[in-house]
Amino acid sequence: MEKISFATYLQEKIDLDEKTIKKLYQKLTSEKHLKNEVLLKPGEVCSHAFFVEKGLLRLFSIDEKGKEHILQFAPEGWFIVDRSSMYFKETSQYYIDAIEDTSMVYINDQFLDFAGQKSPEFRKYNERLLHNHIRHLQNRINSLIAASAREKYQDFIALYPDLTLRVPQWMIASFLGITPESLSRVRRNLAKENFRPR
Amino acid sequence: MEKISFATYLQEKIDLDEKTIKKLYQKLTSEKHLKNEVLLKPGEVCSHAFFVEKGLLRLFSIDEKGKEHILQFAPEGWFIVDRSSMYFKETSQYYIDAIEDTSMVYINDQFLDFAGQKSPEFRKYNERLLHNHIRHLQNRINSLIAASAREKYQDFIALYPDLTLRVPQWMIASFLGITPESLSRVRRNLAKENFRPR
DNA sequence: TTCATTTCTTAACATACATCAATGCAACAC
DNA sequence: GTGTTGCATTGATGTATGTTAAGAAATGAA
Repeated sequence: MEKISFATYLQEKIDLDEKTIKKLYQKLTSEKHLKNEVLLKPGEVCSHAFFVEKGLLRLFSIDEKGKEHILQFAPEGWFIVDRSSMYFKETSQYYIDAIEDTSMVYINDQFLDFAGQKSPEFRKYNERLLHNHIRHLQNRINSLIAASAREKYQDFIALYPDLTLRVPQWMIASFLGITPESLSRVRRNLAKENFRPR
Repeated sequence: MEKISFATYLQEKIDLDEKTIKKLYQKLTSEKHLKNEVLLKPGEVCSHAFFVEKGLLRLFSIDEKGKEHILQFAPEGWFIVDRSSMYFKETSQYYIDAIEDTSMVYINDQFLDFAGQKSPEFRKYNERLLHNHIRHLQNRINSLIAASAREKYQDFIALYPDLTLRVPQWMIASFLGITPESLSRVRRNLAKENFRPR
């Protein structure tokens, strides 16, 4: 996957002039983290949103039995954050960590306020992101309560076609709320049905 | 349940002065709908958010097999809306209807713009509502991928203690993503375990 | 390379949940 | 009253998914 710089992203999505972008950029820090590094832990307040320029992050929880449950993946061009923790300044119940070596832009509250004041377009875009987030979450809930394991997997492929190749299957299973073994069976059945002898 | 007027609600939550509230109120219409009336159908753009003053609404989908899946309940003091349809002006995939006779306040885009301009407090509160919505959806997803039917039901009771009495069990099952029969068995087991002979 | 570790698959078995069908019960209409 | 309708419960049975365990394949480290 190719790197997506935050500056380019802002230009494309919000159509800001270079001067404004430079002004905003001075407030930002970009950092690299290695695979398996943890950026947020339960008990901490989520102080930053992360914009992924290159690499892959995930947001997940761990239950009493020690099992991981993945709420979101964030490949290039995505934001990841525990929004309610960041907004309400509550301690998070979730983890964020790096699935691959990842370079990301750190975005905090002050930046959002600052950028919102400097640029109404930025503020609007932020509002748009919020609504987009809600759309995703709502569709996901609908899939989780309405669909079989097989349909959930098909929904996943439709949503993140490239991730299928980048993340281990047990993580996809963890995202779907099923076991890796079940996912393996689902895949075998799909493959069987899609096989067409000549 | 007691009626919660939108005016009282605004006063409590946002601390607006009476003059501002009156100004806002002129733009609003309050309506009554009977049980089973449909307020939003798939294919329509969701043009209003509804604030429930008295009664109970629900947001749900119907799958290819004709089964209903409930995404949200809205009793007194709650908002209900397909936010992404309303914001992006896309046709909705969902239904909204009345589970009980309900009186509600209709809130549209123009009102939100207008109120946001007149009152920064209102704008901030609206932003807060968005984040609260995201928190709910995220926690729900975590429950759906991490918990058993029994735990999901317990989560439901903790979240909506009063609804347990007001809505038929098959709707709770539909909200949890399980069948009414399964829910009945979950309840029997819980009752069995909580019984303590003297 | 070699060895260890992780991931994926498969199978046998267990269990949770779904399906189908019947019953009882309360609310309501007539 | 009687019949109807909608809802909850129960049992018998089926199926999807979970669990456990093992081995194969891929990956990574030394």
